[in-house]
Amino acid sequence: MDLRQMRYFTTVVQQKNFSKAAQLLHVSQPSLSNAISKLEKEVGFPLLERNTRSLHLTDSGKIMYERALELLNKFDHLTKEMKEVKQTGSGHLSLGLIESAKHWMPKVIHHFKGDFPNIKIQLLELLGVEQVQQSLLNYETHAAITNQMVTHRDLLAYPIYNERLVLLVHFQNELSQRPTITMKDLEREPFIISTSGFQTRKDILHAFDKEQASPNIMYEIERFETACSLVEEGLGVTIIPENYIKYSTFPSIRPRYIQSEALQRTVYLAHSKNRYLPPFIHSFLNHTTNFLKSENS
Amino acid sequence: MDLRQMRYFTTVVQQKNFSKAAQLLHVSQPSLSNAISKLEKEVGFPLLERNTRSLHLTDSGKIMYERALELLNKFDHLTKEMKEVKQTGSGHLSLGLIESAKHWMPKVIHHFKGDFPNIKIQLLELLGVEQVQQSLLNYETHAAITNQMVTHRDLLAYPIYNERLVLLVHFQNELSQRPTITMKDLEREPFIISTSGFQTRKDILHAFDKEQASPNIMYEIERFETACSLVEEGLGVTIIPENYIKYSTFPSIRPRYIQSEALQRTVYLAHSKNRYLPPFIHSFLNHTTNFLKSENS
DNA sequence: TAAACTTATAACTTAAAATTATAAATGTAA
DNA sequence: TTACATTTATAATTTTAAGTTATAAGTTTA
Repeated sequence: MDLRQMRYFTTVVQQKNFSKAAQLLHVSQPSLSNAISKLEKEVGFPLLERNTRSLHLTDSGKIMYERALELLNKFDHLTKEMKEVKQTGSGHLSLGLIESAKHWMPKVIHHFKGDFPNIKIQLLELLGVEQVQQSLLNYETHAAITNQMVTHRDLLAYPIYNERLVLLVHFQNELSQRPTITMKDLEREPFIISTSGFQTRKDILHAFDKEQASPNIMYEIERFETACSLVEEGLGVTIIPENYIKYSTFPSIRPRYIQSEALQRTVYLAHSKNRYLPPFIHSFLNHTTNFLKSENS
Repeated sequence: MDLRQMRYFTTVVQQKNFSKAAQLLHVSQPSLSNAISKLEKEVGFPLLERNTRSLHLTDSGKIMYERALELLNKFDHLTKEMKEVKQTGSGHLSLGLIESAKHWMPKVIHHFKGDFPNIKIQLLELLGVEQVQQSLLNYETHAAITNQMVTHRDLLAYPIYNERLVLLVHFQNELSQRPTITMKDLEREPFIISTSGFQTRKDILHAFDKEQASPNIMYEIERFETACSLVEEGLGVTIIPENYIKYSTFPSIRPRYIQSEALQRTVYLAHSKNRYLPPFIHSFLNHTTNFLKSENS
C-alpha cells in the first residue's frame, strides 16, 4: 500500500470511471485496473463494486476512501511545506555571541530583517572558547562571534574586526585626568575583572604580564554590565572591550586608552566547516562582515 | 517522494547510522544511501549532514523528519484500521423493512448482536416495491424485507415466510361472533385500507376482486398502527398481515381469519445480486432465515 | 444489429529498486 | 605508523514492479 495506489484509488472513486481516471492520472487504463486490484488484494476485501456499467464504493471501501483522502491531504501539505523550506531553510537562525557583540549585532539584524523578515533568530551568550566549539559542533548554533581563534579541524573562524580594550574610571578618579596611563598605574586601583573562564580575563591578565604589572583584583564579575555599574559607583576600575562601552552611556564613567600593544583583541566569526547552511544564513554572515567593514573603515 | 523513502529517512535519523538502519529495514546499505540521496534531490536541499564519522539532521531536514513521522503515523493508523475493517466490514448494516416485519426483526437483531455486538444497525421503512428496488440498487440498504417479488436483474429475492392477512374487528362488532366470515360480509363495514402505493392495499383489493366483492373504503392510512387505533375505537374494520398483530396487544380488537385463498402473502428477503457484502452481513441474513424457519415450523 | 463504451487479461517493455562488489574516508588498536 | 574495522558512496548487474499495447468480454446506445 503506497501513496500512488491511494491517489489512483481516490481518483477512480471521484471519477466513478476507470478510463476517465486513467486519463487524469496520465496512465493507461489497464495499469490503473491493475493497481486497484493489487490494493484490494493487499487490504483483503473489495473496495469497489464494479462492472461495465456501474461503479460503487463498498461500505469498507468508503472507509478506505476517507482515510486515503486524509493521508493524501497531509502529504500535500508536506510537499508544499518542503517547497517553502527549500526557499527559506528552517526559518531559524541560532547565533552564539560574546557580550561585546551584543551592542552592534542588533544593527546587523535590523538590516538582515529587511531581506528575510520571517526568520526567527535566537541569540545565545557563549562564554569561553570551549563553549563556542561545543555549540558549533553539536549544531546548537549556526555561527558564533568569538574573541578567540578556534582551531578545531571541523570549524572555520575568520577575523571580522579588531577592537581595543579600554580602561573605565570614575570621573572623580585621579586617573581620568592624566594625559597618559600605563598598566603600572593600575596596580593600586581596586580592579574589576571577569571570573575565570572568560577570554577577556585572560587577555587582560596577559597584558598586565607583558608590562610586568599585576592588578589588584577586588571584584570578579560575569558581565560587563556589572563591571560598569561598579565603576559608576566609584568602587574600582576595569578594562573592557571598546565596543561594549561605545554604544552605552554611563554618566560618571570616563573611558581611557592605555599605552599597551597587548590591550587589543581580534573578534572572529566562526562556523562549522562542513555543515550545510541554507542561503539565508550565508546572507546573514555577509550582512555581518559587510556591516563591520563599513563601521571600522 | 513516497512512504518508502520516508520510512527509510526516519529510520536513518533514529539510528544515526546508515548501516544499522539498512539492517533494520532489511535492505542493503547502498540501496538506503541511494534512496536518501534521491529524496534529497527531490526536495532540493540536504536532509542529513553526513560523513564517515558523524550524522546530523540539517535544520531543514529536522522539519522534514517531523512531518514524515506524522505522515507515517497516520499511515500506520490507516493500515491498522483496514485490518479491522477486513474483519468487521464497515460495522454498519442498513436494512429496509416492511411494517409487519418490525415486530419480529428485533428478536433477530437480538440474536445477531450476540455474535457481533459492535455493528451499527439502521432500519429504514420501505413502502412500495419501487422504493425497495431503488434503495438496494443505490446501495442505500444492504438488504430488504419486502412483500413483493422483485424481478430486477441485479436483485435477488427469496421467500422467507408466508403470512396470512387477518381481519380485525372491534369486539362489539357483530362479525367478531360469527363462526365464519367471507369477503362479501365486509362489504357494508366501514373499511380501513392502506393508501395507494402500498403493496398490502393491492393484495387486499385483489382478494376482494377474486371473491367478487368490493370494500366500503372509509379510511385510508399509511401505517398499520393507525388502522389498529381506528378499529380499537370501533370506527371500522381492516385487514392486515397476521405478523403485525401477532406481537401487539389491542384490548378491544378481535382478529378473525377469512375464508379466502388470496388473503395471504409471501414475504421476501431481497438484496443486490453482485454487491459485495462483508461476512457479518451474510451472518445476519442467515440469522434472519433461521429465525423465521424455526418460528414458522 | 453495429458502434461506442466499459473493465479485465495477456504479453511485452520500461523504469526503478534491489543486490553484490568495491572504493574512499576515517577511526581504532597493536 | 601500520593493519584492520567501520563508515558512506559509487559502479555494474539483477530483480521486481509498474507501465504499455493489443485485445477480450460484457453493456449501452443509436
